[in-house]
Amino acid sequence: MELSSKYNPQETQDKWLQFWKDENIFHAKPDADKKPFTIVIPPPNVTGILHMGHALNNTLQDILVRYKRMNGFEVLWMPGTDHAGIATQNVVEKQLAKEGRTRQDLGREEFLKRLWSWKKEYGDTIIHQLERLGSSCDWPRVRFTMDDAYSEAVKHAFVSLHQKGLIYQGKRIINWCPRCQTALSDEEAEHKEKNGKLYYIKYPLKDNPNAWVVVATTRPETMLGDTAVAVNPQDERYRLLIGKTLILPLVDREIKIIADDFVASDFGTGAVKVTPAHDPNDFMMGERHQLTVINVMHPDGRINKEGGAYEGLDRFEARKRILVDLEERGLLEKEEDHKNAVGHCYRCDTMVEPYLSKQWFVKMKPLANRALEAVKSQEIKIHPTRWIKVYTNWMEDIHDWCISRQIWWGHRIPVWYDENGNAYVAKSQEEAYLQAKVTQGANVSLTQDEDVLDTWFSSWLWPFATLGWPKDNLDLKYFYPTNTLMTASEILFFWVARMVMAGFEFMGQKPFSDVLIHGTVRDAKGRKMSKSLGNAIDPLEIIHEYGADALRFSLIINSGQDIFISKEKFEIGRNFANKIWNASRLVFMNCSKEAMEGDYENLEFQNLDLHSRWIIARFYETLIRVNASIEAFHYSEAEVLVQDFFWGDYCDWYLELIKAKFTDIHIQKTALFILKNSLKLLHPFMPFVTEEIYSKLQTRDQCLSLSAWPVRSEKLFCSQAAFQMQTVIDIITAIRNIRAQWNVKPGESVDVCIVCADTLLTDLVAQNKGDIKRLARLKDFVLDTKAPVLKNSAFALVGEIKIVVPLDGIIDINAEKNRMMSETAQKKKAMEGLNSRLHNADFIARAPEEIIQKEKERLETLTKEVKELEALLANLT
RNA sequence: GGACUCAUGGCUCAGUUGGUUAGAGCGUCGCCCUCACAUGGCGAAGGUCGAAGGUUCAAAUCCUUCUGAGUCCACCA
Repeated sequence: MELSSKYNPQETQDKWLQFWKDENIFHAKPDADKKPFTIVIPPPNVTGILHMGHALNNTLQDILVRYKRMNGFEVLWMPGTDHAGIATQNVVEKQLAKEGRTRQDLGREEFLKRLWSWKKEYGDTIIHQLERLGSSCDWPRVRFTMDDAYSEAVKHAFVSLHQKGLIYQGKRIINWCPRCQTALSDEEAEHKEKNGKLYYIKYPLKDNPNAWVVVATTRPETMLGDTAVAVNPQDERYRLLIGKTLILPLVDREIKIIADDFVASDFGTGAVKVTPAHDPNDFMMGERHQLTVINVMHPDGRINKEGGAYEGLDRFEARKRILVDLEERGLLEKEEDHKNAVGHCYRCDTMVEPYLSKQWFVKMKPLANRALEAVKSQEIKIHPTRWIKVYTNWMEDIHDWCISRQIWWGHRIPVWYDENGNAYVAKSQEEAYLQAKVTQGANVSLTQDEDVLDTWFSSWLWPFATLGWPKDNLDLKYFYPTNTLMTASEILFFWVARMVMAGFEFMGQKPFSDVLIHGTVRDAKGRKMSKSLGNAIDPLEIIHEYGADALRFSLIINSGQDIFISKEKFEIGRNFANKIWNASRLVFMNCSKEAMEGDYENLEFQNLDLHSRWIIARFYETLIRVNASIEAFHYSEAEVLVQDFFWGDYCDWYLELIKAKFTDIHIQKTALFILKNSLKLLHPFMPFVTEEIYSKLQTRDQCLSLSAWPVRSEKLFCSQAAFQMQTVIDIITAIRNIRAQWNVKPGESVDVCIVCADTLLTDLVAQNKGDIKRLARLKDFVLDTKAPVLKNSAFALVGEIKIVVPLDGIIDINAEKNRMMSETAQKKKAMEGLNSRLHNADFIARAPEEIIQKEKERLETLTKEVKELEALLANLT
C-alpha cells in the first residue's frame, strides 16, 4: 500500500463522499447500548448558496459531531432546509418579473406550483454544497420545513397555542413592508440609523387663525391622518390650550389638543401630532382618548383617498409635495437635521411603514418565563457567556409576535371563516366544519384565512418537528432533548430564543443543553462578506483550489471572535494537509510488511527507545489537551495543539530522529502507532485526507469516521522521557544555532565538545551521540567532564551542559565575546529582579510557598549559568 | 438612549483561576532543493501587552476613568 507522490484533494474528496454515502456511514438510529448525541443544524434557506458563514457553521458542527461519534455516541445530525417564505417568494417573483408577469397574474395556485417546481429543481443546491464540505449529516433524513409531516406539526402548534389563549387576532400597528406587501415581526424590521430631518409645522387654531401650535415631525406625510395634537399635561406653555381645536393644514380637518403623559416636553416643541393609524405610540394615545383612526396609505405605500389631493402619490413623493405646499402657505416653520433609526425590511431593505392592520399574534410573555429561567439557571448554557445577557434582556422585554404574513409561500394559517366572519381554528377544513356546523348549521361554507405564517413559526419547532412530533415515536424519545446548537448571533432572537420557548411549551423540556454562538466571517478589512460588496470568497472555489480540508482547517484556526479571512489564509490548511500526506508517505515507505500487518496498537513499553517513549508521551499530552479544548468548544485551540504536535514534534523531530534506525521493527511500530492515532486526532478537522491515509493501513476499522477516539495508555506514558528528550533537543538546537550564527554551510561538518559533570546527563548525551551528530551535522564529538581550553570557539549552555564548538578561521572572536556578554547581562538582569523579590519581606510573607521556592530555584540556576558563562568568557581571552 | 465586545511585535490571533525571561502562524531577514514534503528544512530579528490611575508581595490578566474600533437592542414624534 502506497500513497501517491502528490496529494490530490479533489480525488480524495470525491472518493470518500461516495464511500460515506454508499455505506450510509452517518446514519443514526436509536440504540439502547449507546448514548445519543444530537446536534441541531440551523437549516439554511432553501434559496441559499453556500457562503463562508455556512462553511464555518457547518465545520464547527462537524468537528463536534465527528468527535462525539468517535467517542462512541450515537450521533444524529439531521440536515435540512428552511422554506424561507419571503426570500423564496421573492426569488420566484423576480423570475416571473422577467417574463413580465406578477404572482397575481398567475393566481395563488399556479404561483405555488411554480414555487414547488423551483424548490424541486434548486432546493437541494445548498444541501449538496454542505455535503461537499464534509459535513457528516444523516443525509437520507434530510428535512424541509414544508414537508407534510412538518406541516402537521406547525398546524398542531398553532391550534394548541390558540386553545391555550396564546394566539389571538388583533388590529394593531405592525411593521409593514410596502414592497413585499406583508406584515413583519419586530425582529424582521432592522433599525438603521439615518440622517433625516425634523420638520416644524404650524397648526393654526380654529378660534384664531393667526395663532398656531408648532409640532415637530420626521414624517410629514402622515399628517394627512392626524386626528389630534398632544401635549404633556404638566407643560405650562400649552396648559391653556388643552381642549382647543386646531385646523389641520392642507386637509382642513378640525382636531383637538389633548393632554397625554407620553409626550416629552423637552423634545421638539413639546407638542406632537397624533396619527393613530401610522404610529404605534399615537395608536395607543388614540385608544386612550378615543380618537378617530384614519389610514391614509395603500398597502403599497401610496396615499389613498383619505389623502385628498395627494391621493395616488408614493409616500416619499407625497412628503416632498406636502413640504412644498406647507412652505407656500408659510406653515413650515423650519427644518432641522435629525438622526433617527428607521426600520427596514430584512429581506428587501425597503423602509418599513408602521401600518394599522389585522394580524395574528402570539402572546410571548407566558412563553418567555420558562425560557428565561432555563438560561438563568444554566439549564441551557450559552457560550460565550456574554450572550446570556443579550438573551435575557430580549426575553425580559419581549413583545407579542406578529405571525401572519400576506404572502403565499408558507404554511397557510389554519383558520377558517364562515359567511358571518366567525373564525374556526382547526388542523383541517373538516375539523373546522365540524366546529362551524354546531352553531351555523350543516350548510355553512368556510373559507380559509388567506395569510401564511411567519417562517420562524415553523423554524422554532425544528428540534422536535424533525423528529416526528407531534406523533410519539422512538426517534423523538431517544434523540430529544438534543445536545448542542451552534449558530451565528444574527438569529439568536429569530430562532434560538424561540426554539427554547417552543421546546418547553410543546415538549415540556429544553430543546438543547448548549448553545454556541460563533462569530461572523469577515474579509481582511473586517467588513461582512456579502455579494453586494463583492468581497465574498466562495467556499466552493476554495474547495476546488485548496480542498475541503484546507478550507475547514484554515477557517477554524482563524476563528477568534469574528473571523477575518482572505484567500491566502487557506494556504495554511493546504500546506498542512500536504504535510500530513508526505509524513505518511515517509512512514509507509519505511515500514515493513511485518510492521504494517502487525499489532502496533499494543506496544510493549520495554521495547521502546527514548525517542519513542518521548513521542508517545507527547502524543498523550496532546490528546488530553485536545479533548479538553473540544469539550470547551475551543476548536481553534485544539487545531493549534494537533498541528504543533504533528508537525513540530512528530515530523520535525521524531521522524528525523528515527530515519537512521527505521529498520527496527519497534521503531516502525511506534511510527505507525503515532501516525494512526494522529490521524484520529486530526480527523474531525480534516476528514478527507485522514480517511484516505487511514484506508492504507492494514489493521484498521471500516473507516476512520467510525473508528474509536484514542485513550491515553498509562502503561506507555512516561513523563521522564519527555524531560530527557528535551535536553537532547536543546543540545541539537544550540549547536544549530551556533552554525547559523557563524554561517557554517550545511555541507561543512564541525567538531563539538560537550562538557558535562553529571553522570546521568553524560549517559543521556552518550546514548544519543549518533543522533546529535547527525542532526547537528557534526564531524566529531567529544564528551568530557571539564571544559578543554580551546581558543576560537563558540559556546552555548544547555542547563548544566556546556557546548564548545571550535570554529577556527570562521569565528570572529570579538563578536562571540560580545554575544556572550550580552547573554550574561540579560541573565544578570533577571537575577536582579529575582533577588529584589526574594529580599522583599512582603513577598516572603505573602506569596505562596511554592512560588517562593520556584523563584529561589530559578535564581540558583541563573547564578550557576552566569558563573559558567563568565568562566567561558575568561577562557576566550 | 441602553447593553455588549475588542484594543498584545508589520499583519491575524493565543495567553485558562493574577505568579519565572508574554506565545503561535503569516510577513520580514539569513542559510539550505539533505533521497516524505520548497505547499519543505534550519536559524534570526521584532512586542512590556491602547492611555492614565488604583487594588496586590506580584497584573497583559482584577477595578475605575478616558481614547479609539465594532456589534446588538430601543415606540420620544
